[in-house]
Amino acid sequence: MPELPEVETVARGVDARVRGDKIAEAWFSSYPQTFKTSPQTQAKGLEGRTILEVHRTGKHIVCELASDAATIDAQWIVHLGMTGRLLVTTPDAPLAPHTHARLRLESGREIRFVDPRRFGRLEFRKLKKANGFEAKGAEPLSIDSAPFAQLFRGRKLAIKAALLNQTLLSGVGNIYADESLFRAGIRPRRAAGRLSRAELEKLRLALQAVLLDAIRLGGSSVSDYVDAEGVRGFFQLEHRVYQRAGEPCLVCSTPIRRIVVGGRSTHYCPQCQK
DNA sequence: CTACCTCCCTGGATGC
DNA sequence: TGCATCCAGGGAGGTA
Repeated sequence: MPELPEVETVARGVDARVRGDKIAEAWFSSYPQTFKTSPQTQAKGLEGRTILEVHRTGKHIVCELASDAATIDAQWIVHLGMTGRLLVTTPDAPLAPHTHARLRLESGREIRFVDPRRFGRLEFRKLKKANGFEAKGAEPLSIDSAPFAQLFRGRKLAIKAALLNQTLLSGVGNIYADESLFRAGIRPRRAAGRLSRAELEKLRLALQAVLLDAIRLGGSSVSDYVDAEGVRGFFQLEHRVYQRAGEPCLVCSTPIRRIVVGGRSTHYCPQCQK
């Protein structure tokens, strides 16, 4: 399940392979739930445009596009959802099942969007009066101490649920919420607004550290996540609580507990997290 | 506005 | 072995 580190890894990989390349032809499957803009509109907008840059915002991959000059006039926004993959391949590479988009590039490469569960979203956005894509929440990697604390002030919901709320922070998903709460020693069910300033700062630093560690290792390959080349990440080997229910805590050997918070499976150490 | 609920999807795991 | 059922989970959209 792609979260910030996985999306960052994919965006970097795609950027390195297609930056400056021109989209010769775009093909889309006919599953409407995959698309915010219609397949026809997307294909028409993409064809003939050059990819100036690919980067990550929250959990979204943003491709900056230009018609002719080096001026961005459109964006292709990709959200990987649960099982989405954005791959750069050769045109003759075998077509994976559930391939929903193929962008043939002038260099001969091809960008492919594959998404079995179809929770992913693709959007084409022309930048005229419309602004460029902006995440709804704050960027976890760069948010400072005071604004981070402000996000949770007065909130009664569980800190785990607050971390997952994309309108507060953009990019944190189930894995890194659990892992950062473990590193910060905070129980996932604590009311967000009841955490002390010191605890919130510990959480912010833990979150940023765990995200950077994960980016360094190419993300976590649970489910079927792979990077732009189809290579798996390695951060799943570093998970201390996520999907380790019943296994001993790596710090104190207490069995890791699994509960449900905000409708999501949640893992924590009852001894280390208060 | 906040907090919570349901739904969308498929494939891997589980149950009989 | 085979078939049916369960369930994960990000985010949109709806409701109290």
